[in-house]
Amino acid sequence: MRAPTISEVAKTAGVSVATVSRVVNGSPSVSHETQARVQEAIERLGYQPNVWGRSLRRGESRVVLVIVPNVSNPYYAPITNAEAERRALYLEFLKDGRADGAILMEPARDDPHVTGMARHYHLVQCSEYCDNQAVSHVSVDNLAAAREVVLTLAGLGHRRIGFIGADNDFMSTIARRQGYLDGLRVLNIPPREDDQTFAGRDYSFASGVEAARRLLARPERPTALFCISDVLALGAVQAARELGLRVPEDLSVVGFDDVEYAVMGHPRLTTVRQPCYELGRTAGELLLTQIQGGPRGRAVYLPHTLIERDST
Amino acid sequence: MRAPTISEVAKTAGVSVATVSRVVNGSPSVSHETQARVQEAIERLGYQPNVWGRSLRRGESRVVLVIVPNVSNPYYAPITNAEAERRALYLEFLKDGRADGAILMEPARDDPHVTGMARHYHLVQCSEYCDNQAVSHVSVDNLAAAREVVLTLAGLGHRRIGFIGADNDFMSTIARRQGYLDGLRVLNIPPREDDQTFAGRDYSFASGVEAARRLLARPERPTALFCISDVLALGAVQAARELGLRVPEDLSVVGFDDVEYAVMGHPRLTTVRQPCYELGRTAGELLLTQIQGGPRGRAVYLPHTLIERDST
DNA sequence: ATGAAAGCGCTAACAG
DNA sequence: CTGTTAGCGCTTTCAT
Repeated sequence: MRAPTISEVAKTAGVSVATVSRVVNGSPSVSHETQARVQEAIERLGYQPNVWGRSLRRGESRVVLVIVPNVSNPYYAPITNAEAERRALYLEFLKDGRADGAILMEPARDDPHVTGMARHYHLVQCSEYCDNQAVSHVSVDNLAAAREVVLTLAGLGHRRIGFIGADNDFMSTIARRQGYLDGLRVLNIPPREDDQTFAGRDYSFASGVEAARRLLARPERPTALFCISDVLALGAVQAARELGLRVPEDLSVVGFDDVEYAVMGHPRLTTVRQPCYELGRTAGELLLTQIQGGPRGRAVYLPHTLIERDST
Repeated sequence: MRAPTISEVAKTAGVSVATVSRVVNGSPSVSHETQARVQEAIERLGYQPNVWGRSLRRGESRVVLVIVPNVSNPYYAPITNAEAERRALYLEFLKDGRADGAILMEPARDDPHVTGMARHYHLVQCSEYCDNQAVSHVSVDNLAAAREVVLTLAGLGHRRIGFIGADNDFMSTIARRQGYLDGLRVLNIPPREDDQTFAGRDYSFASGVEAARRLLARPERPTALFCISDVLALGAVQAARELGLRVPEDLSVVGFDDVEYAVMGHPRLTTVRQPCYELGRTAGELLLTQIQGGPRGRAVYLPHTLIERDST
């Protein structure tokens, strides 16, 4: 359970701690044979050098700060952008003690690596989450929100309501689609396969334009579109514009998230607002509670708000 | 120079390290008198407990991770949003050794706290920077970029070119204004006070709309507007729309930064693109070099690109 | 109320 | 090539 130390490795390999240290730091003055024996012990025990001991000794942290005024200013984003694949790397911080816990906003729905880590370390998921109850999470009720969108559109008189999802299996993507279908069911409207389509895995604007084009460039087209993200909705508006359709007169469009630029274009987007600050806060609270010995597999759902603007 | 340790404090106060530790951790079993003496020594020496020693001893890091798929996805921004005032807090990480250096994207142009810290720790500024050469920085040549915008607009036939700045004294704000004036000077166009205005300190969309309204709601108005950020430019487009002006037919608008949603609305924004990734990369390199003993007060300027789209 | 001392995990002389 | 050992700075018994 507890992380193995250098002396345990030393004992296992039958050498001194100094030798282990040499191997770990790639010193050339270690015989091939010893090197191999130590390496094996390291792997068997899953040893990782403790960063505090190392930093304390070396007098350096190997960490640099990047201080940004406001992450929500999109200018700063690409500068600090990290690739998604690095998630695993950052999770290693838990193993070597550089962090006591983690809040994951990564869309890890059925990632065994994550559920596995959740057994040994403190993990909380925010917005996206795994199916099972293995790891605590906070999010809005995506299904209910999507259903509400559909019912609201129906209240506006729409009977042909299209859907633009995304080509991924994130929990939010799945739940919003289910909510869409559920809304239609409540309304006794049979869902049409040809009124549903999927944008790229990354919710890009371009893929949203493309997806909407598929739905709208037909003589018989939906009169309303529910998109699972604001960026896709903006793409749909763009596609409508290209096809000479007016929003909202000829087509209603609804997004999801209420990102800041949902109101910076024309028309201003009708969308589902998530209580972002509260989501983050709650995730933090869940994590801290858990670190202090509290319960692990908790699920918290926070209320959303449908904000009607000019696009419907 | 080097951070004082607990034993230096102990010696100064004439007590044992154990007592200092007790004071630092608020143990009740310390006499008022000793407590005061230790406190004074702590302040005089500017002592801060070393986190490695503490973490090593206590076996906890007091750090939690927040792992986000992509900072440039605006949905995640408000969740992780930190208030600007916390900059000072994070800079403390340098003092107690939790970090070896820092990259600052904060707009600290003449902040004595920053220049002071730069003398003792490794600091690099990115995008925004101080006037003096005390701390290394990377950025684009804001002045040249702004001048290029003005000259390009003039090349399109404009003679009345307005300016929307911001109510702050960030280096970028100042330099872009200078570039604007310089461009007019080159063109032999006398600058008009009433064609220049300033949006809020925070570059908000709403303040951009308001600022543009001031410039445009006059019988005699500019035929082009240079805005020092894309959000302001989007606000200007909105104001133009409200006033029944078509962009670009009746009014050309140019922004700055080329944020991702500059192309997600209509018209797509003409703007100055900054080499964001390279800026970040270079800042990192400068910092690492400096940490390894390299030069301190370096200034690096990276090339920008004027991207002409539909708004001009 | 205070001090002495052990030890957290690691690296780097120094010896051999 | 390998082992012994002295700390890095801190907290925490255990004495006093």
